[in-house]
Amino acid sequence: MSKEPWLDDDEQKAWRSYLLMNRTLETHLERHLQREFGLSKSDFEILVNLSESQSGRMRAFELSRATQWEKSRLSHHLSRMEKRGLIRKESCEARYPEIAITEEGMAAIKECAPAHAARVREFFVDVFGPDRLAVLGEVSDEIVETITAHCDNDCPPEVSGQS
Amino acid sequence: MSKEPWLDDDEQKAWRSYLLMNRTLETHLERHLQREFGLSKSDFEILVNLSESQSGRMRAFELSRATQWEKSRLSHHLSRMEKRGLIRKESCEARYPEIAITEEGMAAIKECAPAHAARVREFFVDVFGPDRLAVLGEVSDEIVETITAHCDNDCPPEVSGQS
DNA sequence: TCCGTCGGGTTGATGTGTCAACCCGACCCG
DNA sequence: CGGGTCGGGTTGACACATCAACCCGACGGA
Repeated sequence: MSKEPWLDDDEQKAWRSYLLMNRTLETHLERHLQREFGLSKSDFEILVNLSESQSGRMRAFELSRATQWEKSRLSHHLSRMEKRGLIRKESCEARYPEIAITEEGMAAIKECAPAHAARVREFFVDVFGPDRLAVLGEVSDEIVETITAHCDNDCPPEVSGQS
Repeated sequence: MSKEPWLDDDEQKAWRSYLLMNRTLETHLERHLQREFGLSKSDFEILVNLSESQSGRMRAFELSRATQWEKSRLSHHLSRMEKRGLIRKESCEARYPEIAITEEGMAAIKECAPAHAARVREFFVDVFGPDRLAVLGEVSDEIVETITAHCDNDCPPEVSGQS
């Protein structure tokens, strides 16, 4: 609370280890996804969400909620993915178009998912082991709660003072 | 080894919690750095490294090793930072220029570092607490080792076959 | 009815990261 | 001397993320 802002040596060391691990892992996973299947992490995320909805189609704002992306990022990325044939924007009769995964998109994710899962297992899950992994899961949830509670919705949407 | 590649429910849950935590934390930290001080995470990283070297000057490839960035990313980013007056490329008599932090760059990092450290403490260090944090540090190091051992230097540098 | 504003979505400009190609001096081997 | 090739560094093209601005239909007063 009233502590100094600075981190002591142990804290600093753990924090930096974490940062390095993070970067190393992300880089590694993304590289392989890209090199072996031509998919970026972002592509993968979208395709996972679409393929997990049994209809294979979602509204853009659902995807936005699911991925936590900003709407403009999503819009741009969906356009690119449509150009590449991974998804389709279907202007159904309702007001807004639905985003549907294509055959090609489905094939892509079905092909790369096992390899991706295997890497996550090898380099993350198995190194943690069940006990430490469970702890990490808990702490992660706590951190997310802490942050979202802190700036409940006053960080993102430009809060200048009240009223 | 011979296990299924897939993650079971607990593993999946922990992994996704971790991913979410990660994104939330990164976004939060970076947003504040950007909004309050006009620095990106990348700017910050460079300035931290430069300011921690007592001479305030480093060769580009030292920075590259310290940050783990690809050289072209570094080159691009240093150019942009120079344009903004945060650093200077000094063509000394030696073969390659040295990267020096400017007064302005020094002022910027001195100003934002305490706030940044305070956030890391509040949302990460203090939520973990000393014990869990120590564990995380250990696991992180193990993961980095595992990955770097796995593709010792055969992932990055395009190894087609041996010799 | 008119106006404000809100939610879902697109667009364009700009900043950032990645990849591949290149430059150049140093070094090695022939 | 002539040619590899290696390390440090730059460049250009392209993919991607972010921000602010905008479009438009729906809703809610007054």
